[in-house]
Amino acid sequence: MSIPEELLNHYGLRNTIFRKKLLKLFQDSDLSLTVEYIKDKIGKKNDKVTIYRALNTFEKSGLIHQVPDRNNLTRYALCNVECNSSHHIHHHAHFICENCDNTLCIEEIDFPKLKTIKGFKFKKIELIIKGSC
Amino acid sequence: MSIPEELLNHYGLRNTIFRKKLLKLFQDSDLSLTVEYIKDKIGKKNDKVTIYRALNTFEKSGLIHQVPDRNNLTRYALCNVECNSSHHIHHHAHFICENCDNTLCIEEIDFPKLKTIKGFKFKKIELIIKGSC
DNA sequence: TTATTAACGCAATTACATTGCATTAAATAA
DNA sequence: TTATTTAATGCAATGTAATTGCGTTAATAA
Repeated sequence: MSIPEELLNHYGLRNTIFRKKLLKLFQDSDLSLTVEYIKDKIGKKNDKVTIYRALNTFEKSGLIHQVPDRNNLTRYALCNVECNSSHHIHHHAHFICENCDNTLCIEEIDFPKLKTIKGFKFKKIELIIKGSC
Repeated sequence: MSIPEELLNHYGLRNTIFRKKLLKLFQDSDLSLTVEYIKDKIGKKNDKVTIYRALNTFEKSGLIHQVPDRNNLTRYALCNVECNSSHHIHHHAHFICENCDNTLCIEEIDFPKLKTIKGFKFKKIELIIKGSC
């Protein structure tokens, strides 16, 4: 895992103070983050609009990806593989805990090999597991 | 597939004109429905609040289930198996088409058998496939 | 038919997210 | 380093999905 500054450079993104803080937040947490959580941690100095825009930028670049949430909220987590704007695919399952309300990425799950179905072109598979931790 | 009136009785729900119309809408469509679509089809006589409340009631009872959507909207589809308020599990994949913006349930997919992971209790698996039809 | 209970309709409100625009900060060129 | 260009930020306003409260209306039970 690189330091925020290097990561931003690598992805061709501007090195603003806010973006470095935001990236560090993700690195410091194993879990996926909500805008609400980020707002709390970042403090009042930065507007929620800035958070939304940064998250969208990060996602498009391939730095973070959306993860499903128990309550249909939008959550984000760091991409662990090398993603970019054109290649942004994740082969891990997302586990949603119904007790602690968290979502986490589970790497150690074998993905199913899908048989082709005529008339459909499969591009991406998502596996969501609900349960308790 | 039963007629709306019988279905509502079977699930212990009141037989209102609106609910019968709503249920028929689902039966007449292979696809999953959005609130927007329902509003259009039902007409102006019924309020959107009524639609939301009916959908929630239907879902809790086990008549319909939520399906994922391309734009994080809420979509609903009829349950094809016998569901109820305590048993509400679906073993089919959801296919999201990135061209036509529809979501449909695909029955002919083998579900992966997940190995247990220590510390986690798996209750429900969802398989979401994105692509084009 | 009447009493009871749940569903409906309307208005208002909440929650999440986005847009426009002026200001500020970061990267690049001179 | 300073000037110029370009992108990010902050604020206010707006958009959209969904929910709540409450009086009225309709469905079921007595």
